[in-house]
Amino acid sequence: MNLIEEAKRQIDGLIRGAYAAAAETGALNAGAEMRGNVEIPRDTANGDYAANHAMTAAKALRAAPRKIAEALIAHMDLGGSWFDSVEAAGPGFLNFRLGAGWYADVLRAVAAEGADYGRSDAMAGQKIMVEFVSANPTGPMHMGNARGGVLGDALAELLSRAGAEVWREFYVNDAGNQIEKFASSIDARYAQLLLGEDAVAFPEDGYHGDDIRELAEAFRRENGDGWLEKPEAERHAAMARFGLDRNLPKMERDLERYGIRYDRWFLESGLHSSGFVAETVAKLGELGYTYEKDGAVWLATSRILGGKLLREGKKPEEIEKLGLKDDVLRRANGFYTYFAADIAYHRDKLEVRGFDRTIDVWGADHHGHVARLKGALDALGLDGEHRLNIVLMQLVRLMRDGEVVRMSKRTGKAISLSDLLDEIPVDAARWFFNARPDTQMDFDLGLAVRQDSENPVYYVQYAHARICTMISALAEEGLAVPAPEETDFSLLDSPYERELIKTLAALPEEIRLAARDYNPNRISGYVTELASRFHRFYTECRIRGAERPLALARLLLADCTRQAIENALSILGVSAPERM
RNA sequence: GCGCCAGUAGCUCAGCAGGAUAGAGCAACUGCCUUCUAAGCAGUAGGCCAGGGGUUCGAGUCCCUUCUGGCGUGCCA
Repeated sequence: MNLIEEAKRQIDGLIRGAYAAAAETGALNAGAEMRGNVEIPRDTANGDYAANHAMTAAKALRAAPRKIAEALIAHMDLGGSWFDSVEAAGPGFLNFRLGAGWYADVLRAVAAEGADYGRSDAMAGQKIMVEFVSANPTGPMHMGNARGGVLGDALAELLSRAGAEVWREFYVNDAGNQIEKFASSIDARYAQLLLGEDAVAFPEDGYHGDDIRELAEAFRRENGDGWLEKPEAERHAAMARFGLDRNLPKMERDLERYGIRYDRWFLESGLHSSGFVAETVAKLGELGYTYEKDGAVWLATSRILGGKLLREGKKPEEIEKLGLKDDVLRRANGFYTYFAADIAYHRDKLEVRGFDRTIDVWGADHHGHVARLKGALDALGLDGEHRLNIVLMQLVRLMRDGEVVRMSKRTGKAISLSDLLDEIPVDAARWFFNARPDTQMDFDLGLAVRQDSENPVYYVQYAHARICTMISALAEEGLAVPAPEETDFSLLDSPYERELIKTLAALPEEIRLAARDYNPNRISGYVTELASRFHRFYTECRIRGAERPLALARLLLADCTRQAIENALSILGVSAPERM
């Protein structure tokens, strides 16, 4: 249950009721609409909730905000509400103070919902795909993939807790140009093994990583020395197959180790072999959005996007300045581009499989692709503008001892995701990469390795462990966590207890907002705050030695906190240890 | 050139659809363990929210502009 949202709604109702009463007695002019925001003030001196209705209504009522606030209060009946008092303050805020009943209801809700506390139906009925990582299967995953994995997984979990039906997918680029590059790279290393390093030139744009050498060696070990005799096409097909069969399970294992599992690994090659890419390009043609030039098939991207901008009110000369370009869908050599396959893939998501939305987590270096993919989907009548949501994450810059480590796959010097997990705990990595996607980040490996008590993740985990050991220690002394109906919640009336309970109440709302904003980072901030409130409560409000009814009420509060920390951490994929 | 993202304490970052005196962690300094885990708590110090205009009762938050940084602008993916 979202007790913050409901409290706000209640306040809104109280104010509207008060206005109706005030208008009736003539204390305020009639006919205005009472609307405003209800917020939680930073400083509780300004109440537990503050409403600005009197200020926003000032103009319509032709009265001073402060006067309106006072008239509203004079006509307000708090009976039956969660609130004990209301007062006018500052420029005309209405400040409400919660009564004991609300605090009790929060703890009852947490206790009743347990591991489900925080879930809501805010996004019920929505079928959403989250596609993330989707790294090229031609080599090890890098830091950008590490970040994308964390963000995508946390985002998916968040949407699920907000009530959406969520599907996690990894799009495997097992077709196209880079697979050919992959094969010819293995081929060149294979030939070098047989003929010597110097006898065979390595392709300029090939993959230079050591993993390619290893694949070539393994291929030779398993398939023998005779492959140079075979036709190149056959050789390359076998080598690509071999490489993918080795790389994909490894990626799956690495991600699994990271706590990430997918509902499906979707193969790009299937879109080609089924003819869906060709059919999609043909459909765009029927709709009049393609043309042929220089032997290639082009999508009229500039016309699609330009038309849209024009409808949005942009001036032709401004659009002209953007220098919009068309895109090739099918190359002169007959192969479809990655872009064509991507359009087909997203058509499959939205049209064939019927997802209401797809959220793609991409590296920021792909941002140039966003508008044209949305445009292509618009052209197909799939409303890409709203149904395709792209979360762009700025790339991670890997540092070591203050120096930038290049991540290029081609140099082969990149630190892979599995290397990273060898060096730092999964919990720390997941916490760290959960930062806002739109900020660039420097990941200093030396610092990360050293992360101990400096890392906030330990601060939060410690709070959880502290509660767990405390509960078991007290249980041995005959103080077990009580049932809510046996608990006198009104005893929890210190500021420490009440602040903690208010923070507990915020979890469903935090999840709703984090899901709305696609910002899992919000949850890290929340759970840090929760841990902080708990540590303070722990210090100030002892359980052992308190009167038994108070001790029991505090114990229940501690247990509810444990549950909320666990629920929040599980969204992030961070463990909640019972001891540290 | 054009486009996208960012610029908040020494460092890493929060700042919730514009709200009251801009926050947290780390680093620095000062206190607090005979009592449920000190991986903790309390306190001190640290800021022209990059600069300049604007919108309004009110701007770190919205608009315009300048500066700085990252990225993009392929018949690559």
